[in-house]
Amino acid sequence: MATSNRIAEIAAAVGEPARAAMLAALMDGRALTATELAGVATITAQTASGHLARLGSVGLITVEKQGRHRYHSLASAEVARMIESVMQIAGGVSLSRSPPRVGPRDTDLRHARTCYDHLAGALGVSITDALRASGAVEIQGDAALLSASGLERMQALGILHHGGEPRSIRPVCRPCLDWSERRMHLAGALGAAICSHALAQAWVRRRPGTRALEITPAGRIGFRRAFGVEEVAATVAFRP
Amino acid sequence: MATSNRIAEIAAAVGEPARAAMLAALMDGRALTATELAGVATITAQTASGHLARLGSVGLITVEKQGRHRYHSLASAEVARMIESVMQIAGGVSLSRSPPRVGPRDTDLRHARTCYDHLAGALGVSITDALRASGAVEIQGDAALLSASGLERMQALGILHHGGEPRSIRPVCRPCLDWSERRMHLAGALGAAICSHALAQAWVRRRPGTRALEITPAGRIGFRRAFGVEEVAATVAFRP
DNA sequence: GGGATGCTTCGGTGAAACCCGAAGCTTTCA
DNA sequence: TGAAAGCTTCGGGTTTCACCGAAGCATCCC
Repeated sequence: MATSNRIAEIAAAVGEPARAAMLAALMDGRALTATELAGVATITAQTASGHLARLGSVGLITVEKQGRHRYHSLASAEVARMIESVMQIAGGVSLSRSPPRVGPRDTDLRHARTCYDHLAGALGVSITDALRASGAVEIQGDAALLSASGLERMQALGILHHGGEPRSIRPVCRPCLDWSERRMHLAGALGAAICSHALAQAWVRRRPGTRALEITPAGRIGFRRAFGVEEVAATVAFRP
Repeated sequence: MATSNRIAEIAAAVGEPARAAMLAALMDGRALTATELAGVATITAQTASGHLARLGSVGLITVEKQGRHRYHSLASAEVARMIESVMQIAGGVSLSRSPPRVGPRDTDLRHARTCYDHLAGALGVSITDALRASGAVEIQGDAALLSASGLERMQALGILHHGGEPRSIRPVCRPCLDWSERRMHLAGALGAAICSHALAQAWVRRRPGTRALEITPAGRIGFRRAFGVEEVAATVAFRP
C-alpha cells in the first residue's frame, strides 16, 4: 500500500496533458528550457513552472542551471523507458479505435527523430529492418540479439568498439516500438551507438526548434554503405 | 499533442492511489473480483466500481463475467510491463530517500510471489542468481541472454521445449527489477516458462487470498535439483 | 545603470474528481 | 418465490488542482 501510493504519485505526475506533452518533448534526450516546454504544452510560463517543479519533485526530470536559463531533461533512461511503455499502450489502443491522423507538421518527425538516445521514425525502422534482413540482429519478442557477424560489422564500421571486458556472450540491443511507424526499431546499447555515430559522422543533423532529424548528403551515402538503407534517402528527397 | 493527451489519459488512470493499488494487486496475473479489489484499495464497492470502469475504458484491464462475479485482470503483458516500469522508478527513488519499511504482513510477498507471469520475490531473485552463477544466463543492462549450455539445461529439465522453428540465435529472456529485493529477476519467455513449470510441478502453490506463493516440500527438492537454490528453502522454514 | 529576458511565487477562481450513502439491477441460493 | 450477494448508478459534499494575472528575483545585454 505504501508502495502503490508512490506508484500513483509517479503516474499522476505524467497523467496531465501539459506535463505529458513536456515529457514527450523531452523524449528525444535533449535538455529544454522552461519557456520552450511551456510552448510545447501551450501554457503560460507560470503554469509550466509549477508543472516542472512537480515533475522534478517526483524525480522524473532534472534541472541544470546555465545563466538565466534552466535546462530540463529526463532524469534517467529508466524514466524514458517508462514513458515509452506508456506511449506504447497509448499508441496501440488508439490504433484500434480511430485511424491515426497526422498533421503535415508531423511528417518531419515521422521521418527521422531521436527517441531518448537512439534513432526512431522511418529512419530508425529502416535501419532495423536492414540489420534484421542481413542477419545482423534478430528480434525475439521484447528482446533483440546481435549476431557474431553483426558484431563484427558494427566494429568494422566503428559503431561498436572492441570491448576490454572478455564477454563470452554477445552484446545485446533492445527493441523499441515506434509510435509513428508501429514497428520495432533498435534501442539499447546498439541503438545508442548507431545514433551517436550518425551524429558524430554528421549523417544526421538536428533541425533547430524541432525534434526532427535531417539526413545530410553524407548521411544518404553513409546509411546506404553501412546498412544498405535506400528508401529513407529517397523519401527525404520529397520532403516539402 | 493529440498523442500526448492519450498518454496523459493512460497515466492519469494509474495515477490515483486506489487505482494504483488495484493494478498492483493484479500484477500477479490473476483475475480478481470487484469486491476483492475494493478490499486491497480499502474503499467501498461503489467507489471501486467507478475506478474499475475508468481503468477498463482506457484499456488497462479487461473484465470477464462469471455468474454474479466479475473478474478483472490486466489487459495485456504490455500493460504489466508499463506498470512494472513505473514500479521500478517508484522503488528506486524511495530507496534513496527513506529506508524501505515493510510490515510483517509483507514477508510472505517478499519471499515468493508471481509478477504477472513469472516468479518474483526472494525466490525469483535466487533462481536468477543461481542461473547467472552457473553461466546459464547473463544479464547485460536491460536485456538477458540464455547461453547454449543454459538452453540445454532448460530443455533437459523440461522447462523449455525443443522449438519447431529453426532458430539460429538462442532464445532470450528479459530481466525485471524486483521491487522488494531491488535485484534483477528473470521475466520474458524463460521467466514465464520457469513459473508455469513450477506451478505445474506443484513446486509452488498460491496462498489463497494473497498474492504470495508457498513453496511446497516438492518445491524445496525441485528448486535445489533444478537450479541449486538452497537459501529460499531454508528461509521458508522460518516463516511464522 | 537601465531595460529586457527567463523564471518563480502568490492569490484567487473554476472545474474536475474522489468519496460515500442510498437505491436499483442481476444472479444465486434456499 | 423470497432473501442475500455482487455490482452498478445516482446525488451531493468535499477536496484537489490546473490556470492565469500580478508581482518579485536573478541574469544578461546595451
